[in-house]
Amino acid sequence: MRDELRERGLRLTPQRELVLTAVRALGHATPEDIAEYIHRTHPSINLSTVYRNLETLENVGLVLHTHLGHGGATYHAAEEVNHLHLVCGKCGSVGEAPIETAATFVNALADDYGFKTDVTHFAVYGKCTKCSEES
Amino acid sequence: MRDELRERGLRLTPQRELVLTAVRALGHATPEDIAEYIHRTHPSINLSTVYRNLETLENVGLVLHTHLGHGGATYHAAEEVNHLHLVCGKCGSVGEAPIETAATFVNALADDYGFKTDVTHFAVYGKCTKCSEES
DNA sequence: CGCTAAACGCAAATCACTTGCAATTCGCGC
DNA sequence: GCGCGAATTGCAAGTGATTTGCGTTTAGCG
Ligand SMILES: [Mn+2]
Ligand SMILES: [Mn+2]
Ligand SMILES: [Zn+2]
Ligand SMILES: [Zn+2]
Repeated sequence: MRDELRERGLRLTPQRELVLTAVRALGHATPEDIAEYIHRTHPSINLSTVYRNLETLENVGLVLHTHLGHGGATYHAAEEVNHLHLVCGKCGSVGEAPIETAATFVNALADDYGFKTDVTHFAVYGKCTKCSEES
Repeated sequence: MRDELRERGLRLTPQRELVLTAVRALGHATPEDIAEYIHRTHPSINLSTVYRNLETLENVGLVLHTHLGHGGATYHAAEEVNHLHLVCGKCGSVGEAPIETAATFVNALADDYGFKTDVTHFAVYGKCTKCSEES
């Protein structure tokens, strides 16, 4: 981490480290979630510092964000984004599936449109098993 | 339209009709786009009325929204959502592809997870041909 | 025509970030 | 270790998008 940062003239501050730790601990976390988590041990960290560090860490490639719902983004540690998100529009549950599930789809888009798909950035939206049975 | 609404005790107001017309005319439109479009002929319609009617029309099933970028939603006429959106994260361009491109993917999720995918709600995110060549 | 509930316009409020700025602190150089 | 300048922080104010409260208007059924 230190090296990733120094290369670009960036510093490793305690706050920055805390944000990365929180992202790694939480998975699928909103900036607010992350701030709250850090506040438990370090109440003085500011929400704007969380936002700024998420941006920096994302530029450096240590974290990245995905969109799971209608609203804001959630953050992941970069190593850990190795699955699709299956979001149920009815109950809000977030399931996971291996990225390979999308392999033929991704290849089709690459072959037919030259489009290089990142299947993790947006969730896969739909209805989960439970909610399909009910209605 | 009138019938779809009456069934639920809803009214067909001029504003409501204008919103639907605008959505049909524009495709991929933000609430702001829609308000602006209507303002050209009916300057007095309020932005909050546009928001409220988009919600109502979506409940009734006449329009629906999709997420094309990091931010807010864009609205479509329901009949017209018969394609995938290919959003380039670099240049922001929005391409289209037939839904069938995702058929095997959708089937795999249904078979393996009982998950019923709506491939149009979120865009497909990635890098377009042009932007792949450059970098 | 009248009534009443639904819908409207308007202004204020909320939400999710973002930004300006003065004070602090990291990290390289001595 | 010490000093310095640039990067970073905390705080407060500012945005932009969407929502809500409320008094007024109006669609639609008698
Ligand atoms: Mn949505
Ligand atoms: Mn995004
Ligand atoms: Zn569900
Ligand atoms: Zn592009």
